[in-house]
Parts: sequence; C-alpha cells; structure tokens
Amino acid sequence: MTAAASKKPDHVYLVDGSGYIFRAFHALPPLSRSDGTPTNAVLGFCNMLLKLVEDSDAEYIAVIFDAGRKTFRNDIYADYKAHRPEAPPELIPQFALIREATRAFNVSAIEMPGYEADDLIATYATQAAARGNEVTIVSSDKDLMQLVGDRIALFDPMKNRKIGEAEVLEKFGVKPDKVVDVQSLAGDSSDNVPGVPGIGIKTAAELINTYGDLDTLLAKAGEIKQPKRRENLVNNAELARISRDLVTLKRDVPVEHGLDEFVKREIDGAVMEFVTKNEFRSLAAKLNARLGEASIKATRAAGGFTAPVATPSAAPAATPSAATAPAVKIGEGYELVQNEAALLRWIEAANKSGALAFDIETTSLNVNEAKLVGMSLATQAGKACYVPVGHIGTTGDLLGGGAEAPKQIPLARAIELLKPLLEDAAVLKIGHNIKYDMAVMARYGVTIAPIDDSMLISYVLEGGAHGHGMDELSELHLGHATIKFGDVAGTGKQQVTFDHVSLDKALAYAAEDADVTWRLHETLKPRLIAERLMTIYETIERPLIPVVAQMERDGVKIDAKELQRLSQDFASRMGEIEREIHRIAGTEFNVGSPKQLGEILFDQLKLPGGKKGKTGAYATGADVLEELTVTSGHPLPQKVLDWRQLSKLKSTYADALPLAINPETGRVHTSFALAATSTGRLASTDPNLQNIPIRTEEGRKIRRAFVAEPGHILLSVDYSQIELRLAAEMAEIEPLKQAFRDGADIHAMTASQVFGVPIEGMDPMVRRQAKAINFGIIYGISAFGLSQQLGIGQGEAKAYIEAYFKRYPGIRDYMDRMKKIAREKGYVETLFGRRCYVPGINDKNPARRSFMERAAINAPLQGTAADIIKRAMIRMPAAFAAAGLKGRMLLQVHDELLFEVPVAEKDEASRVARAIMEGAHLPARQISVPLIADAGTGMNWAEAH
DNA sequence: GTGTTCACG
DNA sequence: GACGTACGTGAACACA
Repeated sequence: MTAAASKKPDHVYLVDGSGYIFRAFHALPPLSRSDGTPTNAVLGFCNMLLKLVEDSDAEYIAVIFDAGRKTFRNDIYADYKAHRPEAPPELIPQFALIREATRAFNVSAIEMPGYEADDLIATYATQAAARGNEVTIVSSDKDLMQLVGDRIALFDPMKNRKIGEAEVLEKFGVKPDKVVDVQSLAGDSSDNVPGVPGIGIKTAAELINTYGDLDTLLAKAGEIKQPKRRENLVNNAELARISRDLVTLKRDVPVEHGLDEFVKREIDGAVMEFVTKNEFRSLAAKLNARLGEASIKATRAAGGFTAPVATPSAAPAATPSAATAPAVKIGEGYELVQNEAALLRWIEAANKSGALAFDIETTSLNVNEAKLVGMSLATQAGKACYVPVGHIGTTGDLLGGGAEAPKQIPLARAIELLKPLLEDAAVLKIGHNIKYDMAVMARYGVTIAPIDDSMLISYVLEGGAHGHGMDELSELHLGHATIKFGDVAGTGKQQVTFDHVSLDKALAYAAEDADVTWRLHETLKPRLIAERLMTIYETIERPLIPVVAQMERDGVKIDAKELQRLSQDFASRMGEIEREIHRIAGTEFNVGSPKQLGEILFDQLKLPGGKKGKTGAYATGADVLEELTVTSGHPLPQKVLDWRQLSKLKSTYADALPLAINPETGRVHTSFALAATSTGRLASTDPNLQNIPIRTEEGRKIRRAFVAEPGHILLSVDYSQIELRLAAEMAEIEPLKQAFRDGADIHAMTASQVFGVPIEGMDPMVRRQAKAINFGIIYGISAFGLSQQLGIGQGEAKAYIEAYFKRYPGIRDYMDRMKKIAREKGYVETLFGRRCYVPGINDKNPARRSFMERAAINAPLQGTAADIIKRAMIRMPAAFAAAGLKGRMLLQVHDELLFEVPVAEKDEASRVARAIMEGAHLPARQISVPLIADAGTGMNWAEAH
C-alpha cells in the first residue's frame, strides 16, 4: 500500500453519478449522435471523468449510481421522492450510457439495490476517512453536505468549486454535523421530505443554533415564544423525526466492494471505442493525443531511454491541493498586472509566442457605451494575466466597506504599450467574439490585426449543433465550468458594472476568459483542417468580421421627430379602436392580453371555433382572427387586428428606435450576431434592424424614418429570388433554370407547368397558388403547410405537390437526398461547404423529426444564399474604394444590402454594388442560373426599396 | 423565465 | 401512419 509509504494521505474520489447526470442534462445544450440518441449529459460526464483521472491526485476513484427508484426510505415514508416527475425522455437512454462510459474509462461503477447512491457514498466516505484517507465527493447535491468534515469535502463539478465547512455554513447556517437537524425541520420539497410546516432553512438554523440539536429542540418546543412556530413544532415533532430518518445518510451499508477495488487504473484503448461510437469528436482527439503520448512514453521506457520526455505543456503540473482539485489547470496561477514592468514582460512573452488570446472587460455589452475597464492576455494554456485600467473601487454598503480605486496602470499608458502588439502583423490575436473587442478598442485608437476568433471557428465546425458562447464551449470541449459574469458582478438589481468589481474577482474572471479562449482555439483550430472547413472560415467568416464591425460603427440615420409624430398618431388611433372594442364587447378588458381576448371572443361572445393550445389558452393569432372575421361576420376580430398592428408598430419601432439613437453619432448602431443562426445567416439585435416593416402601408411609414445624411441618398440592392434560383440549381430543375435564364415570370411558368394552363391571360389566382408552391419548395413543402397558406384542403394541396414532383422530379430527389445526408452525417452542406447541423433529425417523435427534415431541406438553400451575400459584403469595401466611391455599406437584411452614398455617386455605386453581388459566387462556384440584383435609391429606405 | 404574437427575409 | 407543420430570426408583452 502506498498510504503507509508516503506522507500525503491517499486521496479517494467518489463521484455521484446519478446526481451528475441530472444536473449536466439541464445545464448542457442538447446534443445527440447522428442516430438521434441524446448525449449531452454523457459528454459532460466523460469530460469530468477524464479530468479526474488525468489531472487530479486521485489514488482511488469510483462512480456511484442509484440502482432503482425504490429504497429503504420508502418503507419509512411511502411518499419519499414521490413527487419526482418521470425523467425526460432525452435523459433515459443516457443512464445506461453513463455506466458504460464509466467502465470504458476503466473506473469502477458501483450501485446496490435498495440503497441510494448517497448512502453508498456515505458508507465509502466514512470507511475511507476512518483509515486515514482524504475524500472528495464529486457532487453538488446538498443532501451530501452532512458528510463534510476534516477529511471529507465535496466538489461541485458544475460550478467547479469546492464545498467545505465554510460553504456548508453559508448554505445551511450550521456546521456540517448539524445539517441533518436543519434538514429535518426545513424539509425538502424536491425529495418530498415533509419537515415542519412554516419552517425553512433560515428558521431551522436559528433554532438549531439556539437549542443545539433536534431532540433538545423538540423536548423544549413548549418554551418557544412565537405562538405559531411553537404550535407547529409541538404538533409536528413526529414529522420532524421521520424527516430526520429520511435525510440521514446511512454510513454502514453492507457494501459488496471494498475500497481497494477502486484503485485508479490507467485509461486504455477501450475508451476510444466508446467515444467513437458516441461521436465525441473533440474528446476523441484529446484522448488520441494522450494515448499516443502514453504509448510513446511506454515505448521509450521499454527501450531504456533515460532522458525526460518533453510534454507539450511546458509548465509542470502543480500537485493539486485538496482545496482546488480536480480542476487544477484552468483558473490557477493567473497574474494581476499593476505596473509597467509586469506588462512589458507579458508583451515580450506574446511576441515570443507569436500569438495571444485577448479579451477586454468593459462597463457595457453595447459597443458604443462600453468604457474599457481591463484587458486580459493569455500566451499559452494556463498562462494568463489581467491588466486593470479602469477600476474605480467597490461601492460599500451603509456601514462603509467600499474600497478606494486600486493601483493600476493608467489607461492611456496601458494602451500605448499594448497598441504595437495588438497591431503587430506578426502576432496573431485570438478572441472569442473578437468583433466586440475590436470595436471597443477601435474607439481607443487601436486596430487589432491579424485575428482569429474561437467563437467563429466553433460556428464553422458545429453551427446549428449548439450555441457558441464561451461558457457553453468551455463546458463542452474543456469540461470546465467557467466563472459566470453574475458570479463576480452580481445579478438582478444588485448587478454592478465591471469597473466596480474588486481586482481579485476581476482577475479570476477575466484571466480565465483569456485562458479558455486560448484553449478553445488550441482545441478547435486544428479541426478546421481535419474537417475541411478552413476555406469557409478563412474566406467567409473571418474576413467578414472587420466588414461587419465597420457597418455597426457607421450606423444608420433615423428621423426621430418623424417617429415621434408616428407614435402619437398610432396612440390616438389605438385609443379610438380600443374604445370601440370595449363598446362592442360590452366590457373593458386589456386588448393586449391574448388570454382575456380569447375569453371575450369565445366564452363571452360565443364566437365559433376557439381552439385551445397545449397551455390551455385560446389561440388568437392573426390567422385565427382573420378566419373568425369570415366565419362569424363579427366586427370585433378585425378591430383587434387593426389595434395589434398599430400596437406593434408603436412599441417595437416608433417608440423604441429613437431610444436607440447614440447621442454621440446621432445614429442607430445595431449589432450583427455572426454565430447565431443554424444556416449561416446573420442576426441583428439591439435593435433588430432586419425586421423593419415594409409589407403594409402603415408599416412602410416606419421605413420612411430611415434616412440619408444631407447630400446623400440611400441605395438598396437586393437579390431577386435568390433562394428559388439556388433551388433550381441545387435540385437541378432544368425547366426552372431555363426560365430564370430567359428572365421569364417564374411563378406563371410554374403555374403553366403544374396546372397545364397557358401563360397568356392567366388567372392571377392560379399564379398566386404557383407562387405559394415555389415558396413551399424552399421551406420543405408539406401538404398541410401549403393548404394553410392557400386556404385550401389538404387533399388539394397534396395533389398540387404531386403534380409539381411529377413535372420536376429533381426536387423530390433533392429533398430525399438532404434528408438522407442529414440522417447519416447529422448535417447538410451549402454549395460552399458550410455545414448546417440538424440535430434531432433522427428523433423518434415524428413531429420533431418532420420539423428537422424540413430544416434540412431549407438549410442548404438559405445557407448558400447567406454564403453568397457574405462574399459580396467582404468584397464591397475594396470595390467601392477601387471605383473611388465614398459610399458606405450600412445594413444587411439577408438578401439586401443598404448603402448610404453621396448623391453624385448614385449611379456608379448602384452599378458597382450590383456587379459585386451578382458575381459574388465566382470564381469559387459556377451557378448555371444568373444571379440578379436590383438596385433602388431614394431619400429614405421606403423609397430606395 | 416561458409562451404568444408579429415584424422581417 | 404517427404527430403537428411550412424555413430562418428578435422584440414586446402578458402572465406565472
């Protein structure tokens, strides 16, 4: 035994497998294998286990599971855990997989019928502590807190923090040995432990601290002053005792396996089979590297090499202390940089390494309002620092306790020192959503280049599979729970801006972000080559960053006065309509409440129909109200529709947009999200300028408030029918392609081909139906969808689709092909090779599956169109410059680009923009139908369109 | 925080 | 044939 030989006691890790799976399942984004089996919790578990095996000082490891729902506690109290809902269906297959994973990692998986995992953990922890071992229980279950002691600690793998005596005291208000007493009184609604009514944790702790323990308290319950509390305690003493039996963990379970069986074993090749089967690509890469390393070491050792083997990470791994295990690497050893000498050392290190991860902290997520508070740098995994430049001390409470502004390098000086590095062409700057850092730093006169972006790399690799925020990716690829912003700056009303955060907290948070960014880059960048996605990243996503950043910075001019006039007009008309609605309904109610409206329409007025959705509320959407106008002839639904339109226009646009005007520039600066959609499109937020009204006359009034500077005009250039053209191309619909080449009326042609009517003198209704079919093709047509769109029966819709397929067999082939590819690979591809993941394509729920199938059909079309306009955007600034144009590109709305150009440039700018857009696919791809872009100009956006 | 509704492509 | 639908977004509001 090693225990006797070494001074340090052996370290035993007991992992609460059942607890982990529930928490990981809810904390991690949904992921699944290409056969549809969900795997998010399994991947989280594997990452956690790997870290434990590789990075901790564990001598013994076991994972403990619940064997079944029924335990001896049900004999004590039949309702124990009775309220527990059934596990969600996506979780169920993961239980078995996690046991499988445990064995694949060569770790003991322990369970025992009749006992909960918690009891087994209590038993083993007690045994191990008794023989002098140190015990870490990996779990965030508060029920295990009663076990904490000198030799036993908890480690919360989701929050990545140790739970010792201090944390238990914080949670329960008592030391670990009294936790049971507090729980017996307070009860636990999630486990259905009754406790004493009216007593929560706060009160329970107060009582136990006064009386010492539960028995003494119950014996002296009569002395308690508060009458209600006294009565409850006296009457429910037995309930408290039963509760105690329920929450007290059994430390003497007659276990079948001894601690010695848990001795840590090395991971071997068996694990690869498991991770491959479950399609854990980045984990496989990590394991491959480690297994390779291990086998090299073994070979060298066998060959008698005596020289030390160099490891890739230069820093020797520190021996993990009990306080921080098992997450030793991320989050440790960061440096707070408060003087120039220290900063210069980091700059030198970055120059040497040729790359640095860079991240800034500011007072706002909004680029234009953000003030720089600090910068963090990482120059290798685990080597990171934080440079505060704008901290203004902490705000104290009423008793004081606030702190003075801390020592830091003056902002201007820090920027002066860092600017050459950030602009150095020989040093790669890696950021996570670096567009933000670039935009803020640009305001301080720094132009960051060259760049890489770990968020966009992740987006190119796995767009549509999950989100790409740093927190989520850290969990996914590094198995590390990052410190959350709310953890350092507070949440809700107490949240403060980062300049008020204390330096120690700021260091831990900010330096970790740079460290994690570095590691994500290290993990993900090589995959771009391995998975043949480097081209998408290097020719589309990365070059788009500065282009979009410039558009955001330029912003668009808005006529606030005009919007205020519109708002007043809308308000007065809404008031009139509202009075009429109340008069017709016979009661006053909130027209804006779908619930109240539904009750008025269907319960009170007894209008026909009235379908309740899954939440039990009547549906009152526009389609329902329009239908109701026809079927009932009642005037109310139309009034509500009118009111809703005005209400939408007023609150979302007329009132909100003026508030978004930046006082310094006098313009509105949206933010384009580069990694938000599953298809490659951009998304616009804060405010969303991609959904400014245009379809109705009232709505167009809003668009008129988007104006050009004096001496300028707005130029709008949009692709004509781009997705349908791409459908013709990608589905090889020859007649459709020919029609586009001929510049024919595409919908009339479809009508002619499908319904067999001549184009000359065609009924507009017939053309309209054909148009709906053409749109349907892009969306992954369904009989139901088409019937809804056209207001016809499903049978009729089905017949149309059949006719279409018969006429154009290519489209059916295309649809089947996309579904097959999505099922087999989990993603579909655009013409340019962008992957669009379609998770859930193999779902056993047919509704969800159909949904994902239609997404798989649509994504290559929508995504290719997105690729093309992005290529155009990237070329636009240079094309304008080459033509001597001063015009600026302001907005992108999926198939449209909006420019602001000097009046004199009107024609030339239109010509250049159209040429760039129409040739954007070249030379990378040839498309056998022409891409057409139409240009329009005007004093405002409505005129230009 | 979730669901409904509606603005856009 | 099941099951609930056209694809992709973001913001405001009501309600829990």
